[in-house]
Amino acid sequence: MDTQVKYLNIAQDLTDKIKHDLYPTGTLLPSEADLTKLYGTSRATIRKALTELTNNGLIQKIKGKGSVVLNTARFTFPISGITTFSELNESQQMHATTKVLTLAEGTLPQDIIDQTQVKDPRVTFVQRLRTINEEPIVVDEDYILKSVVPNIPEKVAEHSLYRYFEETLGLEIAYATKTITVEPVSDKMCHYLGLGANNNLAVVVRSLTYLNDTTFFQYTVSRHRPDRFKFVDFARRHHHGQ
Amino acid sequence: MDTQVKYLNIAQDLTDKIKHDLYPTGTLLPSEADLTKLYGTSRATIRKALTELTNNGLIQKIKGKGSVVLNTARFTFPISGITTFSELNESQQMHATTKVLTLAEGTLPQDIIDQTQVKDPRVTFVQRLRTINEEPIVVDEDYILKSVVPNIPEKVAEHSLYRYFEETLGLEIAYATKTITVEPVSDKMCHYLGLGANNNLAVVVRSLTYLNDTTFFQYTVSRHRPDRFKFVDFARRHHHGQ
DNA sequence: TTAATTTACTTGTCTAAACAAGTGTGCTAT
DNA sequence: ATAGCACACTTGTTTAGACAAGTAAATTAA
Repeated sequence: MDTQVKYLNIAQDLTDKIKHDLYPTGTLLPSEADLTKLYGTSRATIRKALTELTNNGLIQKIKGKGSVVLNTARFTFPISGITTFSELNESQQMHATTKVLTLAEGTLPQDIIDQTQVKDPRVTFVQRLRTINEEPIVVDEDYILKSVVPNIPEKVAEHSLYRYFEETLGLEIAYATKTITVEPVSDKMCHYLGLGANNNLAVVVRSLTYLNDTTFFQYTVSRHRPDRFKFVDFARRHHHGQ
Repeated sequence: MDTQVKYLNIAQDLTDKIKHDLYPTGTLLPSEADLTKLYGTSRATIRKALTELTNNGLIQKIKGKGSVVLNTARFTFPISGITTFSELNESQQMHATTKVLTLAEGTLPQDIIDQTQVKDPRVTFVQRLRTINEEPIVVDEDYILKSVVPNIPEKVAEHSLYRYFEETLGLEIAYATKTITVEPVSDKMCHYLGLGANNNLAVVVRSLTYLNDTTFFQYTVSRHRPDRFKFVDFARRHHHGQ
């Protein structure tokens, strides 16, 4: 009854069962033929569901053998994909806070205007300090196009921008390009992040986020305390033929 | 004539045409019906090919409209997925060298033995310094299980381990889990990487790599010069439904 | 006993067809 | 002129079936 879409429901159901150890790590899932009977559907639909699990690193399919459940316990920190601070916070057990440092109007940085060819560079600028267990972790700077999101209430900035975009405004966020680098940061930023004098390096994550219709709408620069930064990724090998 | 597999050939062909600007950024690909006629195949096969392009961040599909070619020019550094130094080197125009610092037998670190539950922890240990344009970039430390790869010739270590694994030994590398952190490193490592006295931080990428049959076979620790490290990622938003 | 073969079961690829649903154009009735 | 509607075209989901190819166990032949 969740999504209207059968294969996503099946994928979710299988995912839940794996997470709850109903299908333990190292064992085989029921065969596609069995799943077809179990869910009363076609094999193509089952295969679409299993493709989801494969993409999420939950199973490995072996031709002639079956679908092996992978060890996902060690792998509980899925920052791969687009996951936000709020979502991360809720999925873990942590005391997290968000402090809005700046909420103002402005324009997109020139290099991003060039990269995205955006016509109307007016943005809402949000600068926020995130802490976990009273410890400063990251300063996020968001530039959100006013042509897509006219204004952002202070209360929204204190909680989740994404929830506002998706649930309130009905925006459909599709994809993002990210770069991760390590760079020296200003004294002020060092102060926010609680960095000592002998170290002014932060991990800088820059994201360009796009909607379903390929319109660019958000540029984010996140500066992380280097000693609290951890990026976890699951990657499949694509056989770069020729 | 490449892969025997139709949808991968079509995906490769479309990818090439996009890269060569035959389908320019911002335009629509021919519709699935048209592509079906063009390639003389079924719509399901065309859709499988287009799914590949979607996963690789080359197109964005819009229901009712078509497949938009995304701007991939800015995005030439696909370190997402499992791409190796050698492959990266060949795809770019750079003068890269690899210097083998250590090639010896040993055992897997204890924490990795615990994580992977591996029975036979004997490994070949390879430590290599990579430079680009005479500049030290990264020190790679590979632990390769002897139960999978009995020995590694010096010449292989000087070039590409992956090519040896895949082309010579016929191993099928399937997936890897990676973590990226920033950590202080030893004086010796600072010396290798040419880091100044006021900065002993490096970007540390740890990978656990697995074969098609889910056997773990390689653990890698890469320590990068922070000022030369850049990780680029394309991420799609998965709707984490409840 | 050992080696080769058969057989059953598994996933991978491909086809043809139908219907749902979103987009955009152009026509029509107001 | 404008709002609403019909229609053509697009991608999304689902089904049923066929054959290829890898795995593993049982069977058969040496």
